Amino acid sequence: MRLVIIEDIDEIRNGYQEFLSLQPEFESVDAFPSGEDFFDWLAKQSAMPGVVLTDIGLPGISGIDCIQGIKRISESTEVIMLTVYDDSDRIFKSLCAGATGYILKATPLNEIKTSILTIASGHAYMSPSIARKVMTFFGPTKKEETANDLTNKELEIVRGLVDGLSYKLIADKLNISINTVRQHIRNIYKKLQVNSKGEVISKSLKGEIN
Amino acid sequence: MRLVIIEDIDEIRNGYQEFLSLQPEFESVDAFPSGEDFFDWLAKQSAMPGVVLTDIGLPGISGIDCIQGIKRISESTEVIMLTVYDDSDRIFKSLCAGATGYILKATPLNEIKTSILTIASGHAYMSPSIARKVMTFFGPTKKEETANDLTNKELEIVRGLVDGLSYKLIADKLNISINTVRQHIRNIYKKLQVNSKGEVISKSLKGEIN
DNA sequence: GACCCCATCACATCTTCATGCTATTTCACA
DNA sequence: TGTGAAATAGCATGAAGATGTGATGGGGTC
Repeated sequence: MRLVIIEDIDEIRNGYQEFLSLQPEFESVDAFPSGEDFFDWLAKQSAMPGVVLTDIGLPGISGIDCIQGIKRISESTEVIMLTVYDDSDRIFKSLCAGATGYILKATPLNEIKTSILTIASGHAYMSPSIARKVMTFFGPTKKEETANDLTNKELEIVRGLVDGLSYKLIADKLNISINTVRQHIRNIYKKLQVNSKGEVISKSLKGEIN
Repeated sequence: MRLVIIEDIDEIRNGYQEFLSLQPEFESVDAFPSGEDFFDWLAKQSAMPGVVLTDIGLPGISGIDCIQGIKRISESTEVIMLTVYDDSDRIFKSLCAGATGYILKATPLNEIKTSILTIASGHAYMSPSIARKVMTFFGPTKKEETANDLTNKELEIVRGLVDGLSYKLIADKLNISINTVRQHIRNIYKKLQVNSKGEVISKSLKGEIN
């Protein structure tokens, strides 16, 4: 597995390269002080690296620009963002651009190694504080916002419909009569102002329910 | 570290509990067949478990409901979703509710152990296929990837279905016979491996068409 | 020209759904 | 203790959908 590091601060870059190139898991470890240097080098290569570890706050081409450039060339190359910041904005932009990992520079070297291997195997990996931010980004979404006034049973029925189940199957699943399912669906239709299964599924998947 | 498993299928639950309770890393491993049983038990406990592993498709209180209940009581308890499905909808809802991990039931036991330990240390952990879905959720939405082989006419029909139109209305809209609409829909069902309008709408809105 | 895919249409049959009406039980709350 | 909302259930009827079988014509390709 071939690894690339892009980091403008000499000490950090050299530290990483020294440590990581000693690891037997990595075939090669190339390091660059800027996105420009990296892409110049890349143009002369025949194969893409497996994982790119890049600083987010690079001078010139930013780390986020790097992700996009890399992803445009090779979808399968994984990108890990390295940063001293843990602000939501950069995290979100990085994820949007296609980064699969996000770790703080304060992270110990052997954990960084672990993160690289994890991500190379297709998993997502984030520093604890980052993971929390990402999760709370979608986070406990205040539901009062869109609040429909569907009851719990009605919501269960909606779930069944979204899963493509027939009245009969929903009835079996919830252990109630098919007539009761009908009754609930009638109420759902009235509350949502629709009159077909399809519309309920649409509304549900568009997030217009709850 | 105290662990809880919530899973309705006896064999799976027992398998997990047997394996995990043999691991020295876990102080205790309690297992329950339903969210109700878990919360009953929890009410009598003095401390929250560190990690809860829960099935997403539980009868009664769903796995997603469990997350919300748990998080309301204790923010620091991590929740891992266990599932046979890898559809975007459930993943997204789980993440919204506060789950930090998401693994498929097909995952080997020792990887499940790894995931628990990873998550206990505050990291996010997801099965490869899940991680990919989450990332591409924000991600650079390339459409060529998922390429179904629906024809243009078939796609027009799908759009009609998603809009909640009946066969008749679709026929009118596209200026073709209702029998033709039927024929197209038959072909769509075969290509998508489904057999109801609802499933087509689901797939379409989940981005699994095109 | 033979072949295949797409689009078009028909008809028959069985299942599922939508909707109108009615009714009982349970449970919270006033 | 009565009121109301929610969940339960039944029956009936017409509309919509799912599925099998079959057919015609236009565009490509080998």
